[in-house]
Parts: sequence; structure tokens; C-alpha cells
Amino acid sequence: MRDHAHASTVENVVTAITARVRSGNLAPGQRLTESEFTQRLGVSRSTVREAFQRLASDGLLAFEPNRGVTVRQLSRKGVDQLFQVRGALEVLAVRLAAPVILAEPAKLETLQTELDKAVSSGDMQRFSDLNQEFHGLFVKSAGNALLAETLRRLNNSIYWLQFRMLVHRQEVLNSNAQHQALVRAILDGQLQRAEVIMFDHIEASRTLIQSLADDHFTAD
Amino acid sequence: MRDHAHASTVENVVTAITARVRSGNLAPGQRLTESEFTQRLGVSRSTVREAFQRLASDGLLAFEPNRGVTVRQLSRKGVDQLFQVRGALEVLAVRLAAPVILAEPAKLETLQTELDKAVSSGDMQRFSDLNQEFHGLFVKSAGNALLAETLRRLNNSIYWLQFRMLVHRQEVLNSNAQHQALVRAILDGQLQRAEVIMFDHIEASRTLIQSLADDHFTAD
DNA sequence: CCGCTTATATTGTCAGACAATTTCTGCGAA
DNA sequence: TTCGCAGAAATTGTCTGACAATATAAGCGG
Repeated sequence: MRDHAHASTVENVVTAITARVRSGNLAPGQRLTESEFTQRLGVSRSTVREAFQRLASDGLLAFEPNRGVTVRQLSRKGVDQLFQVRGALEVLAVRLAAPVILAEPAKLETLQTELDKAVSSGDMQRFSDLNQEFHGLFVKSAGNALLAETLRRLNNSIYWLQFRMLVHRQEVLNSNAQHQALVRAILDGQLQRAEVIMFDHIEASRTLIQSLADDHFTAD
Repeated sequence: MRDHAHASTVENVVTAITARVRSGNLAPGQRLTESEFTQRLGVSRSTVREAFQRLASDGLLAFEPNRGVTVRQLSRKGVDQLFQVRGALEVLAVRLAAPVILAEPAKLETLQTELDKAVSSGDMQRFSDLNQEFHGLFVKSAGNALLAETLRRLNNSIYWLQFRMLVHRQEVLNSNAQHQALVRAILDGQLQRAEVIMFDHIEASRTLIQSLADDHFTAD
């Protein structure tokens, strides 16, 4: 009766490739060949092809006809556009999540405390993880599976930017200040204000990222 | 030097299936088997499978492990969630598109005139087409490919609802009134107001659709 | 009419093949 | 040396055929 359905071969391949991409083992822009993975993982070409396709539609890889797939890397403009869409969706998440979070604010407060600790102790990696949790809490509380799925895809396309952001200590401090303001607005029931803060928060990330050097992006 | 790259076999299959779904030849919820299309289209299973996958990630079909694909049909809740996301994105489109449209408002005005004509002559099919063009104009003018692509996917999942909506004449009139208000707001440079109108416009569609009978949706 | 066993259909995955397309390599010309 | 091109090698796109695993339909007995 279990829903277990042990992972299919394709799913395993998807998991394996995802891990290698996210760990940085496969760099943005790098080409993946079918043969590489049929050999390395001992599966057939059809399976690798199917995994490639799923990962491409998931935003992690980019597919080009007759040229295979590469680890997705966006152009400056592409990142800009992504943040526009992401901003709109995160704001929606705040709108939908606020009442839910307000009903049980402990989780948000705890998270904020943890974030503060990570910042003051200078643990950037932990801050990054908690930051994701922070946004994840809103998305989850919003109770909209499609919204969550859409944002997940978007984030897949820019996972590689997280690293670059962490080195900007000052920006991290700003980011955390914005989190605090957001938490305060939510707990005070200032819905409208919370949405604006989230929008500005995403905009700030966008601006920061746009300031990165050109060699982090592909040409347009 | 041409960018022509004549369509691949998979693309042809995708096109063929899309056409049959959108024409109603394949009904929402209906299961598609691989063998049916290998025979009918004279292509191999691998090709059909790949087409199925693309269509599923595109929102037109739904994929279930070991059970193949079906023409996507959403539950009441699913439609609700989709309209929440769609609303946020259409509002973004208005925000981004307004300045562009304002620079050359002729196109929007023409479109509105056509819509009015369709409404007064009671040509619902034409209204539906123009309605899509109307929204398409904003999305296109927004100049954000990712936004356009995301909205396209969403619309793929609810194409089948358009038909149901057209029978509600009164609602069509309301819809057109909202279009007019939106056009006015844009041309008057009332950005903020235009966004609100678009939001309400999508909300109205959502409400209308939620009023449809249960047998238009899947169970939750 | 219901539930169970069995037969049939369908999906998941593999192996191997070949044409079309892209990428690499080495050589001759500017 | 650098550039461009022809041929070689690699890679993708697609097909055929196969078989195990899973799901669906058909019968059968109660």
C-alpha cells in the first residue's frame, strides 16, 4: 500500500547529475555528453537522454538541438528577467503566506534568530542555507504547489550565483536587515508593507548580482 | 547560413499532438498511449516518448510514472493556484509593458476597437482570439522572454477552460469593460491603477471559473 | 454484483545500429 | 603565426527489436 515506488533509473540519474552540478563538480556552461554518463553510471543512452531532458525543463541544464546539453548559465539580461519574475512570485508568496505564518509565528522568529547568529558569527555558508529556508518558509506557507514548483525551477537556474553573493559581506548584512524588517512587518500584521519589503529585497539581490563581472555570465 | 533547421521528428510529433489536444480531438483527462502515436504517426517509441515528456513539462500533458500521460486537467484547487500565479505574472507584465505600449499606443487602441466590435456583434470565438491577443500584447511588450515562456506554460494547462467561459455572455461583457478600463488607465499613464485593474481582471476570471460545475475538474 | 487469478497491454530500460550534424585535427595558404 | 578548409572523429537524432516490471482488462467462482 506504500507510496514508495523505489526511484526509477531515470530518477537516479537525475539525482546524480543534480548533485554533481550543485556541488560545482560540473561548472556552469560545461557541456555534458550522453556517453560520459552512460559509462559513468552504467545506464543506457535512452535513460541518460531522458534525464537530460527533465533537467533541462527543470532549468538546471540548457538544451540546444543537435548540440546536447550544458549546465545552465544565464546572460546578464537573462538573470535580470529571472529576478523580475522571481520578485513577482516571492511577493505573491508573502501575500499568501502572511496570514498562515501569523497564526504560528514561532517558526519565523526562530529562523530569524538563527539568521542573526549566523551573521554575527560570520558563518556565510550557514547564512546561505538559512536564507533559503527563510524564503522556503514563505513559499511553503503560501500553500500553492504551483507557485512553489515555479520558484524551484527559477532557483535551479541561478543556484550558481549564490556562491558569488556570499563574498559580499556588506550586502549580506543589508540582506539580513531586510529580513528583520520583513519579519517585523509580518508580525505587526502590516501585510502591504511586508510585500513591499520583499519586493525591495529581491530587487536588491538583482542589483547586487548585476554588479558582478561579465565573466560570470554568457554573452547575450 | 539560415537558421532554418527544419523541424526535428520530435518537434513534428509535438506539433501534431498539440494540435489534436487544442482542437478538442483529445479530451482533458484522456490517456495517450505510446503505441497509438507510433502507429498513427509512423515514428519510433523513443520519439513519441520524448514528445510526451516535452508536452508534459510544457503543461499540456500530465505524466504519471508507469501510467503514461494524459491530457492535463486540473482540480478546482489546481486552477485556483494557477490563477494566483498567473495573476501575479500578468500584473508584472502590465508594469513592464505600460511604458512600451505608451510609446506607441496605436496597436492597443486598434485591438480594443476590434474587441468592442466582436462583443457588440456577439462573435464569441473572435472575442476569445482577440482576448488572447490582448494579453499577448502586454506580455510581448514586457520584453521578458522568461515571463512570456512561463505564462505560456500556465495557459497550456487551462486552454480547455476557454471554451467553458465563452458561454457566459454577461461575463464576457464585464471582461470587455475591464479591458476598456485597463486601456484607459494605460493611456492616461496611471500605472498603478492599470496594475490593479489587471489583477482584478484575472481575479474575475478565477471566480467565474470556480463557479463551473464539478465535472469540469478532476478530484483533489 | 464482488473479489481474485490470469491474460493482455503498456511502460521502463537496455543493446545495437546508422544517418545527420557538430567538433576536432592537421595541413597548406596568406 | 594565424586563418581557413578538408577530412576524421565524436556526438546527437532516430529507428528496430527485445525483455522485465507494472498496470489494466478479462474471466471465473462465489
